Amino acid sequence: MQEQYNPQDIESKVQRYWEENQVFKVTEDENKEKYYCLSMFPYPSGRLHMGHVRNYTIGDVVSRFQRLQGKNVMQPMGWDAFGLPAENAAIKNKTAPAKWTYENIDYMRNQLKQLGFGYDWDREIATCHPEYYKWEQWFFTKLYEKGLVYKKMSTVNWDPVDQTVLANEQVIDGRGWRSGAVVEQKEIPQWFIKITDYAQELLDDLDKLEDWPEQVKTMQRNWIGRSEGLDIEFTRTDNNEKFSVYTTRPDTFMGVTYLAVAGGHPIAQEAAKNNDAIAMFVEECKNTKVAEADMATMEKKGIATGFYATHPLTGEQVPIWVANFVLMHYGSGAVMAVPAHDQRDFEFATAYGLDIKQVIAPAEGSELEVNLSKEAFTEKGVLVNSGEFDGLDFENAFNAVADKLEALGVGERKVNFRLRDWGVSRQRYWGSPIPMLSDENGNELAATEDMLPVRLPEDVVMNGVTSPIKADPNWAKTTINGVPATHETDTFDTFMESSWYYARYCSPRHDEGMLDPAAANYWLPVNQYIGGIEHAILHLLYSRFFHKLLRDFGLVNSDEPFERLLCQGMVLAETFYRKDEKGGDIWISPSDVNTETDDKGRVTKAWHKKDGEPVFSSGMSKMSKSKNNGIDPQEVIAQYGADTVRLFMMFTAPPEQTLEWSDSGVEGAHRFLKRVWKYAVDVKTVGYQALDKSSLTNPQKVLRRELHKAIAKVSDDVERRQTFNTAIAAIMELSNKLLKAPLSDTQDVAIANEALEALIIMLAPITPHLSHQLWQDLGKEGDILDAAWPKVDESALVEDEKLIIVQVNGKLRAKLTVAADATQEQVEALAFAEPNVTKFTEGATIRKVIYVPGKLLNVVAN
RNA sequence: GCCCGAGUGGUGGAAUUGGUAGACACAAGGGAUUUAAAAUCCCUCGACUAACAAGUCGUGCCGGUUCAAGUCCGGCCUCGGGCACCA
Repeated sequence: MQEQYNPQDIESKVQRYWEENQVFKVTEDENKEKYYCLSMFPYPSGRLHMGHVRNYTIGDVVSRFQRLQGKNVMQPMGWDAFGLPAENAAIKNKTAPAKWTYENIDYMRNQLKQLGFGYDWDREIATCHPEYYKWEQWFFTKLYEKGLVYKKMSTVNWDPVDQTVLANEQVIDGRGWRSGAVVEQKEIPQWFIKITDYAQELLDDLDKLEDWPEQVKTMQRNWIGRSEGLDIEFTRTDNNEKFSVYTTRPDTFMGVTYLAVAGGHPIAQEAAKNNDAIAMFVEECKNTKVAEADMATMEKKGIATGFYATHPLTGEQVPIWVANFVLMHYGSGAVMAVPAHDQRDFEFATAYGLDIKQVIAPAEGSELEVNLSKEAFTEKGVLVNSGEFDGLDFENAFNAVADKLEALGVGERKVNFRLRDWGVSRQRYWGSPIPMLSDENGNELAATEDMLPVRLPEDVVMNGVTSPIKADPNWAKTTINGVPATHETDTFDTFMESSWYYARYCSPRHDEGMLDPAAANYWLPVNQYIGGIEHAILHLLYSRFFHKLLRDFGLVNSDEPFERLLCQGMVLAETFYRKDEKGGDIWISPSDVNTETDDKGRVTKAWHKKDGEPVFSSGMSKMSKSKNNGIDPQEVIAQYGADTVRLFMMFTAPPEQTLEWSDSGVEGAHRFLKRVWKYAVDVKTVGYQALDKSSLTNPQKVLRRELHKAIAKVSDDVERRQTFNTAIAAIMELSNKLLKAPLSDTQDVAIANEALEALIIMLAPITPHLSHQLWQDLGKEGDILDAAWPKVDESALVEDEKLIIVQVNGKLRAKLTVAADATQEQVEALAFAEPNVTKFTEGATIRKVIYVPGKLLNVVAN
């Protein structure tokens, strides 16, 4: 056994052992409880970043912990390989996206191995392999056959100079990132999957996900956005044409003073024909980004169409306006406006001098006030100025208005969802081709099974604007059932691949179907899924949707894909900058900066290592290329070893919170591992002694109690709470005590042996290389991967004394150590004997004494 | 703008069910060891008063509930994530 902790030697040796013995390879085993632990697979962007390291360390800790509980653990890894960055890199580096992607995968796979993650590499998948996307294409054609796929016009960001569709990310301040041209909205035909058919189930089943963060479930609930309301039909006064609006506030219906339609609505289009001002406005409505945030924050503008509609109940004529905030593809593209009771309608009405009519008043006894000269009254209340509905509350008014309109045949109760169908068409190259075709008559057809996979050519040249499969006139040409046809040249949204990869891992090489149901049903659902909170809505919702689709095709038999979810926080690092001549920021890597601190540890001076000139701190922000503050995992591993990096990541913050990178924190983690190594050397030197529980001295009993309390805490923290930081803190606390404990008699040595073994196993999920090596050096049997997690000895936990906190009026006044079985009377007597208690109760009347057994006594006196 | 989070010493964080605020670590200061340095070990470490004991204040801000609030309720402020074509 080496005297010194030497991670470089140990880690490469242990990793070689794992690889040669295939220790992480798993198969279905009905005799063992299965555990499927999955971390979100990475986009192969080039090198691992610290966010990956954090994500995968958490996954590996959970996996190794579960294996130590005796379970059959599967932990796979793969690559979310399609995406926009590959195209950008290909243009920049004059290479093909495929080549760039495969090189990145090779590099990053090696990095993952150096971090010691226990993956079953035989299950590795990359979503850009035809063997993978073939099944996605197959499934899409099945969905099409089942009527769950349809084509419709939909809006995209259009760059009029580059003649191409832009991703939201490629639109900067309303302009195309390459051309600088003002981006327009353009309607093009695109494929959609009917996720809205599953809206109710996706909502209801959230209640089954007991081990998902409440936060994520709330976000999904709000995203699905179920609402109960009313479809109401209005009739135009000039031509009796009918159109409908949807509202969730029928109680305010008598307060409608105008209607608003989207620029794309037929009424707006018609009005634009004979009016240049309206035509210009409708045109202007197209000059916004497609993102909802931009829609919500832009200036609300409108123009009167000159048309009117009849209010079905009052018979009044209300004006119809075109407004830029009404969206054509939400609902019917038209809304009713009640400016007195909706803030957006209020602001619009105020700006354009439209009527504001109050129809809701605060309920009796309410402290709310109505001030319609300042703002809308949006609370629910009691109806006024509403004729026959006056005096009704929200619920009764809702029903009365709905009943009346339904009786008149101009209204219908309707459940609406905010969730929209999933548009899966992308006008980009590096993605799975959509397996749809059109024949010479323009009829749409799904690819037949023998045509699958519809292969994406990989040996291409990117010219930067048009997708190579769109640019090549021959690629799309084919025949289907003996008839000439052309392939769809759009590709799938990359969320398609990531929506079912978790299931493919169960039978990654299965070539007779999308999934091998036996394997899928053995492993699924995933027991623990780990990934970034940024995926809380889209990826997780699409995956849940796909799982239900797979279930309805008989491929899996569960309702939900992920039993337990952990969303880890981001990794931040310090940022430093300088100003260039134009006043722009030049970001300087923290590794190029030296700092000087005052005696409180605050940075007083920072300068560039190379030129010694000052740089400025801009605080902590997410590690990113743009801020140049990424720390390369590779360099840290080279200096301290993977175990130190893993320990630091898990110790510095609880997993859900942001983690701030700190070089000295890494050193601290490393120091701790050196102390553990030293303790192991010490214990090995004194040898082995058997434990005799009956002959322990008091300090020995106390130390053993500390050990078993630590085992209980670490077990609970890792398994139930998943607060790995506090688990490590408990391990450190224990180590500090062990290092200070004597090794002078046989029972000292016996306890040290017991404690060291527990310590090594408890550390094994976090620092697996170190634990593996120590396990061997101490001559323990077998592989530590399959050792048994330490058990709590309940008898060691028994305390004969308790610490009682004594308060007077809630303020701490004394601490008492009493016998564990002391009665309240005895504790009170001891408390009142304390001078510090009598000092604060003297001359006052004792009103009450609150006693929490074994913990706290509070005397209420005044 | 809308939805969801977070805010505690010089710093990262702990306090699990409303019951000792600051565990564990980092930084800093002091000391031991050393020819010296590194490494290691020991001590101090929320603010103020006191300098033995102890007291007052203190968990973003304002207010409330309670014997007791970092924790629960109401109202704000600031920062972060998402908003459907970044992944």
